[in-house]
Amino acid sequence: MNKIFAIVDANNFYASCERVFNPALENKPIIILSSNDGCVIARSNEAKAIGIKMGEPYFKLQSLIKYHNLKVISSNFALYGDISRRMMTIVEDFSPTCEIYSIDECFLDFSNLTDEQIQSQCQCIRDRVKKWLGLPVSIGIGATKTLAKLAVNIAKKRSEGYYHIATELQRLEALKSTNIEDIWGIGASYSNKLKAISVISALDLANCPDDHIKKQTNILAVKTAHELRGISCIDLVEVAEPKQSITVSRSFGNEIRDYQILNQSLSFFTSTAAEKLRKSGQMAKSISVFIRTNPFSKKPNQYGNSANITLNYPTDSTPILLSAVNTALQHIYKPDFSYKKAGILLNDFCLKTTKAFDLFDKPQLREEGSKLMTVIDKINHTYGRQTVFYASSGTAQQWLPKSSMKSASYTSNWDELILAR
DNA sequence: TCTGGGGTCCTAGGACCC
DNA sequence: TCTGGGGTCCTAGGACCC
Repeated sequence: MNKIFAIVDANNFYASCERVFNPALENKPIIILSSNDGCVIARSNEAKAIGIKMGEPYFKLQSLIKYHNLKVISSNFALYGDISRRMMTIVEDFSPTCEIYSIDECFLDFSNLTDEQIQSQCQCIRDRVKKWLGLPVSIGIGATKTLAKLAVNIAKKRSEGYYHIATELQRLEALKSTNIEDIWGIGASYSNKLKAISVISALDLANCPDDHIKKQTNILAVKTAHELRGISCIDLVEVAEPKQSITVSRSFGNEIRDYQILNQSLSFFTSTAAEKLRKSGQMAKSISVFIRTNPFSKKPNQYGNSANITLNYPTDSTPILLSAVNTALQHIYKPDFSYKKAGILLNDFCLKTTKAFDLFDKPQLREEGSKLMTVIDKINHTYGRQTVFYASSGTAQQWLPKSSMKSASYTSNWDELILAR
């Protein structure tokens, strides 16, 4: 039996999440801004039609916003994450295997279904997600993941909301109508390099000899070409591999010169990262800290630096990581600059169950520390994030990113439940 | 004035060893 | 005058995704 992949993809996901709780936004052009209200990360169809590009800086859009009466919203990731989990729970019921690929996309295995069954599954998924969650989704189906991704782009332009590349003719039509830069896995750089050797469409890429593709790009683009030909190279990943790194970083609302405030922001990032690390059941042996001034500033003398600390033994303990971060910051901080962004990166992971400690390890202390972390995580999980926090994170949070147009935490905070009058 | 955050993978080149 | 070659490992940088 040949494989059949489906991808379920929410339409304009963040914009649609906002509309679920604010129906007045239906049919209106809306854009969602990144952290710090920096640039556009999601657009409704109406905003796309106006010509607003993905990643466009917000400050450059002021006149367009006024002219078209665009609704601007700061991103609310707690809300989107929650809606995402609900969407995946619904979709998972429709396939024995399911790979959550991103916040708004999920691959399913449709391998043993007939055409009729595929059609009815697609209608059912779309209806149920719309009815239970208020979210519009599109579905693409094909013999490979890459073809399914091509199909979902076609689906979004059709009223049925799904499309199956089922026949050879449909495959060739889909490839012909897809530009090289719109293929999953081919970004701006590779598409430019491929255009230079007259590979313009997905069909051109599928017809291009592997060694030509490899010469312009790398082995991954060769795999993509195989997938376009209908040869499946990328399998469903049912169980996600454990993470290899965890980053927490932010651009600050205002530039920061003060060491204490910078350190407070980094303490906050470290606590957040450590919590994620414990949740994944892993420990880190290495932590990096980076700080930098505003890279867009015209002023001379910009500065950015990072420092990496290798710990004596792997840990998931917040205080141990905080102490390393403090040391690292002292190495790279220079008082003559104002900093725009900072972050930390945990690396070099091993599973918590692995016992590889050094000679000077004190298992009893480690055990007590671990209990403390468990209690803190439990309190924060039950009573809300930051109910208990480290003093080094401070209370003023003068570094917080801008987020002036954020919607409420409709699904995760009792005080912000939506009111029905 | 104002430009995101969080991941993964591949590759070239340097360090090191024999 | 004239100074090897090949393997492995690591890392930084670049590419991709959403």
